[in-house]
Amino acid sequence: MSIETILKIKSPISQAKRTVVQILYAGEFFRDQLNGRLKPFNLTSQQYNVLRILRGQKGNPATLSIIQERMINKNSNTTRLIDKLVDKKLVSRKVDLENRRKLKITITKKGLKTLLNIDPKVDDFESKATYNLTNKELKNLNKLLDKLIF
Amino acid sequence: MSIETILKIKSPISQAKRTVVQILYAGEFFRDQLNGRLKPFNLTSQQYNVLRILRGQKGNPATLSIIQERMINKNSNTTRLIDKLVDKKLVSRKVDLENRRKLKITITKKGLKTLLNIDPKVDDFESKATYNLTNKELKNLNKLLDKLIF
DNA sequence: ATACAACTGTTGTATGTACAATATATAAAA
DNA sequence: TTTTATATATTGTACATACAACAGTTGTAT
Repeated sequence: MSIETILKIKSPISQAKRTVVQILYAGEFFRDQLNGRLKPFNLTSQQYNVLRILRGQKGNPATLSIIQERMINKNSNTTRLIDKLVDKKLVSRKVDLENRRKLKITITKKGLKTLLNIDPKVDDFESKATYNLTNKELKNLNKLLDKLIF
Repeated sequence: MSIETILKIKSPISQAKRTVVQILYAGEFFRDQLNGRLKPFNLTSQQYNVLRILRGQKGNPATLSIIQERMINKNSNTTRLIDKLVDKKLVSRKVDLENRRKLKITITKKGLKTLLNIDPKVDDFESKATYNLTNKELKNLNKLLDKLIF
């Protein structure tokens, strides 16, 4: 099904405009899908993203700014996002005594356990989302997307 | 610059995961870029999207549900979104006397004029965003994105 | 040592998003 | 005709996003 059919676009559009619309649409769609799968765990896609980043630190604490630069959505209010995760005891936060401007943020055992439960749901989404494409096509798509994100 | 570099991803990931991350990232990036360009006009990308849909109606009034199904982001609260546009006098809204459940929503002259001012800014973004790709690559990318959006 | 600049994070506020509950109008069924 | 179902839009509420202003901490230059 083409984006024109989905959005009932009647007039022909340029390839560039089509790409922009498709990326915007696919981005929203993917985010909604992910949020739906994360809802039973009471997490948003941004919160999940942060947990993933912290797991990737393999024990090393991260600061707010490190988290921020690695987040898919840079516009989140990371302070308040971390607040939520701390409330849920998925993340711990303390001031860095070496440099009291910084925070030392780590994922807790409960956070890691939660991620283990979520992983298969996300994997499932990823494989469903890319089901129509062969691995070769995916590689090709990724190469083109690399070029798009300058 | 690869998505791994941008997001400082260290471990290798599958092509499927890479596609999902790239789409999510590109979607957020595009939306932010668009919002930035729309800000001087005091519009969000969703509001702009609605104005575009209404212009596409070529005079025919649209109902809320028509607008909703054509919007890139289906989750918007369309009632309140239209409220804003009506407040700004970019859109007019009246109940359909044939079927009083429905609304007749049209873009005003001021709305059309605003769009004409915005068009070049958006065109500029679209061409910058796709600058690194040839037209052939864009076509190819769009074909792959078609397959992705099932 | 003091002043100034840069870094890091927090808070305030307006707006947008998500989603369920509700209201009202029309259509269909009994 | 009355009841029930469906269509269409609105409202309420909790939460998230955007972004500017602020505050405290450390680094640098004089």
